[in-house]
Amino acid sequence: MHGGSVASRSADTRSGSGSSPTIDAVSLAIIEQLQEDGRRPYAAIGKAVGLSEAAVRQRVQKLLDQGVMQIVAVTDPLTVGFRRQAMVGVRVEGDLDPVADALTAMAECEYVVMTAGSFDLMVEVVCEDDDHLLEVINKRIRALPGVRSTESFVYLKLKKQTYMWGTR
Amino acid sequence: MHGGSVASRSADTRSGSGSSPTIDAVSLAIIEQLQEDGRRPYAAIGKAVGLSEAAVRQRVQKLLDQGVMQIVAVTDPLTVGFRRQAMVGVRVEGDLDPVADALTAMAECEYVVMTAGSFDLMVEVVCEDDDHLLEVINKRIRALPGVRSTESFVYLKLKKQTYMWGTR
DNA sequence: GCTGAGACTGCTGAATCCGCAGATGGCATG
DNA sequence: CATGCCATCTGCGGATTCAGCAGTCTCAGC
Repeated sequence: MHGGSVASRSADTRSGSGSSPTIDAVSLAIIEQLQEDGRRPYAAIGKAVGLSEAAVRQRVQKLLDQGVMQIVAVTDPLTVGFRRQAMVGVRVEGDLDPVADALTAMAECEYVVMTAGSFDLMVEVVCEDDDHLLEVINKRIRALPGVRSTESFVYLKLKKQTYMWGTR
Repeated sequence: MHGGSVASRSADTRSGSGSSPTIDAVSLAIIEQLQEDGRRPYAAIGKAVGLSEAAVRQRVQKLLDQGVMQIVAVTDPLTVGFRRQAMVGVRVEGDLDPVADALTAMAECEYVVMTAGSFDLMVEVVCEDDDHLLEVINKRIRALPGVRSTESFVYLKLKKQTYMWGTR
């Protein structure tokens, strides 16, 4: 018989979150495997999700190309040393997009998200030291047109950092 | 000649961020490589940082064992579908640690950090849907002893997510 | 019913991973 | 100052894994 095509086609009835790529259940299972270990061999993943090694490789490549996932090393910058980190809440007047795009363009901003609540944007900033952090927040972020106010939360200690939403 | 021992020993004068593992410049360079591509072959990394393939492998293994870094697939849960996500700021009275530990123990909390500012803790929560999110915030987090108040920021759109502090 | 696109399998050669000596330098001890 | 121990690096060979390429099958559209 043919194999996995049954699962790959029949299962994508759900997952309709609204936006683009449409991930089916098998790809989700592959992502879960790679959330546990980003270097897990394709053959092992294939065995776990019921697919051939080549099929897993094709799917992973596609997920990477589409930007649905990325396989990377993550660290706690504070542990790695000599760096200041902060979460910055930003209040904006008018359109959010230009401000969000400007923040996205800054190398020091590792994480930019639009939110509902008393902040319009939340930004995680990674800096070399206090001077650098001050400059980014005070001179660069607060200077952006449309930014009404900001509030900073300097990181003291990272307690948890996982990517395991798949496995639970 | 012997090789990398010069760099590996002589360089760890800095990086004294305070805590334990002490990462030298070569390991930092390895991490940078893996931040760009978590599946990059050891030989390629070795060529980039000036080490043999076996040495890179040993160092990577050690960094993983020590918990300094992890190699994983990361996604935008909102893109992957059917999930609600929020940043929650938490105000605590008394000792932070027990509260932080309790949050860390929750599967829905992917990211827990102690901060200075008007919140004592910032927590990123990933949930299945609105009901789930409500339950986690209202019934579980706010019910923890020591939690004085919380403020939630529901994610509308993730604009940027990188792990490239090394490369800039 | 035919055709094109998409996805999976199986295969083969090349590249990569993995474990294991052996060697070298730093460091503490005598 | 000599010696032994520990940590790290190198080099190598075998097993595993990766990467590309037909060929097959299903589904959707005409």
